Amino acid sequence: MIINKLLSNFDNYLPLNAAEKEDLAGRVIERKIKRRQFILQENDVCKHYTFVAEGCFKKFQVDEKGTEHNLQFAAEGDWLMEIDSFYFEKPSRVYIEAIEPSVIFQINKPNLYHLFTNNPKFDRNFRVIVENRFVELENRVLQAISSTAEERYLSFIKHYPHLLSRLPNTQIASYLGITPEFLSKVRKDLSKK
Amino acid sequence: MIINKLLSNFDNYLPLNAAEKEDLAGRVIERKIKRRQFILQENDVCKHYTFVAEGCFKKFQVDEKGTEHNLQFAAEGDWLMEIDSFYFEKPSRVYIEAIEPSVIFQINKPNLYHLFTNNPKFDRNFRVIVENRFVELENRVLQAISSTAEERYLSFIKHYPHLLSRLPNTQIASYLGITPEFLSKVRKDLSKK
DNA sequence: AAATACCCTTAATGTAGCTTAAGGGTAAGC
DNA sequence: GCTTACCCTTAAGCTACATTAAGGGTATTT
Repeated sequence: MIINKLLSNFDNYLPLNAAEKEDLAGRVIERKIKRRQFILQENDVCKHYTFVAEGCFKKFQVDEKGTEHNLQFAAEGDWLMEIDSFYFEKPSRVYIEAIEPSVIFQINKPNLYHLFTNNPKFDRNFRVIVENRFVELENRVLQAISSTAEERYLSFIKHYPHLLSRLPNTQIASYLGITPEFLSKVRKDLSKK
Repeated sequence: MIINKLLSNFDNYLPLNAAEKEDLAGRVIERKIKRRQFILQENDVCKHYTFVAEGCFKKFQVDEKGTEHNLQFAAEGDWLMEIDSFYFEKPSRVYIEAIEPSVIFQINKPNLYHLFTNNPKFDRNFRVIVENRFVELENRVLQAISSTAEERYLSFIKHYPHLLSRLPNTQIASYLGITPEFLSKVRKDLSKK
């Protein structure tokens, strides 16, 4: 059963017992998403936390020139949310789009708050999920202000080896904040070393 | 009383009643910090959430060349924490240093968890504090991968006007990820427009 | 099987931002 | 009130990265 990918995801934090698993399973909805399908578009309000059970997504913003800038990739076992829009019910400034055919589980705010309120274990678990993403973001800010494109690419390879073969380099370049042409040069230079 | 700056800070979220204020006041410690004094150093474990009542701090990382990279400024009314070190009890990779003589309130993990557990209002309030910082970080990542130094400087001026006059440009340049010399050029170019 | 849409690479040229060096200004500490 | 340390600016030369253009390769769609 694919929902076990969600339920056992919490084994990384405080594992759930049978009753808790049942509670959570009853509060999420399963969706199959096609390649290129969006689960969040600009100006919509983000209504769910999303868990990726299968497949891969990109979260990105589009600038006034129409260029996409990737903020995050999320594959199996990762969580996706647009915090600003979800909690403050503001229109989203980002898109979330499937890069591969995917299966996700989504939980809405009333159900999430029910879990927070009625069981401290869920509260703690979801807190850790946000904290982990927080740490990732701080690292990325640091890299952005202190590292070269080559260093950022090497760091990407190291931290996301499972994504390397699944993403076109154009998407990785967008994530790193460089052009595909320059990424191509970086890769060439690295291969010579 | 200076502690009111802390207690009334929650008026921005879910305001505290008298009993809650008393509870919180009993769980924080007040500290006076001198200019240039550190409240967190690399390799120490971060033991507290810190609220800045007066003064100003910078949180930064030092690279292998010894160059500082500013991740955050925090002035009156701001919260400071090193999430990775605080929650996972890992050695910190950042420093937090006072830029001005300051007064802070600090809460340790047992007391914070007590508040989380015994009163959902604290839980919600501290969640929002982290979420706000989270949103700030995502914006900064986006800017880093999609904007020029001039655009980032203009955004800094817009979002942190109260910090502009208090910070030397060297510190702002470090925050923006550029050299002080180049910031000087950016400012000159802007003044011509 | 053909057609279309991506995708990757290379190379020439242009620009944003860094480095080094230097001079003068201003605030902090004694 | 002096001194020292830091800070801001300018400018010349350099490097990292962007832009434009072009050709060939590989999926996906029809």
